[in-house]
Amino acid sequence: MLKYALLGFLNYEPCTGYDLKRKMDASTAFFWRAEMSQIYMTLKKLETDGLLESDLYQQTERPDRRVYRITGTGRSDLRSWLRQPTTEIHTVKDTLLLKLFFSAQIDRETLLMHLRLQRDLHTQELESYHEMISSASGGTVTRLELEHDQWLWAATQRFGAMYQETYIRWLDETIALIAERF
Amino acid sequence: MLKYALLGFLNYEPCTGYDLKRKMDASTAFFWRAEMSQIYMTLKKLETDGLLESDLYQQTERPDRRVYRITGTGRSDLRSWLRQPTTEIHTVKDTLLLKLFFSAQIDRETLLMHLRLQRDLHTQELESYHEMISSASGGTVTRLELEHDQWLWAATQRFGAMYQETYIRWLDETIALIAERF
DNA sequence: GAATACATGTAAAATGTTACATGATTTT
DNA sequence: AAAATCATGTAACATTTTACATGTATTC
Repeated sequence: MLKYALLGFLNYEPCTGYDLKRKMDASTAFFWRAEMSQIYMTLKKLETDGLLESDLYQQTERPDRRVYRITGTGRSDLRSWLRQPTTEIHTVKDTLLLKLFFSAQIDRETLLMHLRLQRDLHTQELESYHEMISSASGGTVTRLELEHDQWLWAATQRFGAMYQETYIRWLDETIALIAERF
Repeated sequence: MLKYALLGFLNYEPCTGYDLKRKMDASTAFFWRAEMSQIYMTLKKLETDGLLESDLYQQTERPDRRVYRITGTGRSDLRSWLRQPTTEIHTVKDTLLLKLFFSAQIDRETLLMHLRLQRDLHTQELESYHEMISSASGGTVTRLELEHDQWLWAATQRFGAMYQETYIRWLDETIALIAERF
């Protein structure tokens, strides 16, 4: 699926692996992230499969850059994926919830500490979303300033914020209940 | 991490791989699920590592059952994991959001169709949570009727419901906005 | 007659993470 | 002096999914 994230970005403009990592971290990170190494491997595979092509640009002061661009085949693969409806619900894998589920034997104070830590982490995350939203009008997101693109991008941001708010609300309720009645 | 889900259940009572799959589907499925094949492989590995032991019970009319039970080492491994705070936020990987992010070139009607399908799926999911909550007092969840266990179990259920409600709310808002202004 | 429940597994492929390796330039 | 930015990759490992393989008994 990382495949389509990469094709999606390359559909706007040619990029290096490094560029793609930065773009993902600055935009899709809430709902799709990947490590550098995985990005480089996937790009190579997509080139082998004929969905991408690349050129190597030599640099003297920095390491050489390999710039990938999408091919016609890549474009039509992306477009057919975009047209296909998503028939499954995304699968959540949440360590905190798993831990909480089995935490009956853990003492109340430790449990509360764990939940408060998560509250901090989610609050930080929410703040970073707000920062991204306000800095979005800046220059980082190079060619996403086209109408529809920006519009949909904002919709995914809204989801991220709503999700974090819900998580924090649930943590607050759960912390309060445990503090009172556990 | 599936490791701890399995140890967590086996900490209550010995089970077969098949039992564990059913238990997970009926309780942790919102935040942790696994395929049968993965469960069998992981159980085998945990036995090799000395965290579990098993006995084979022969049956005539059904396939033989391999019943796993947790060892002392397994118990202390589980407990030390439970005591450790969760220092990361769980990573979301959501295909719908990824697709939406790149859907500027897709026509409005197709987009709306995709979002409405997801709305149906999430509504179904939410309903299945409500059913689980009401059937929880029944006999399926064998020994989870202990006070604290049940309490924490309910907390994770509440999260599941809140999450689905938020998702549906976001879908409704996004559908409305696209229908009006896209 | 078909589907579901019971019951276990192997093999291959796909996906993802962590660690390692290199090395100049710029910022703190 | 240390850390971050730019820039690319390999190798090992861990995790997860999908497909295959088998076979009875019960329920719809």
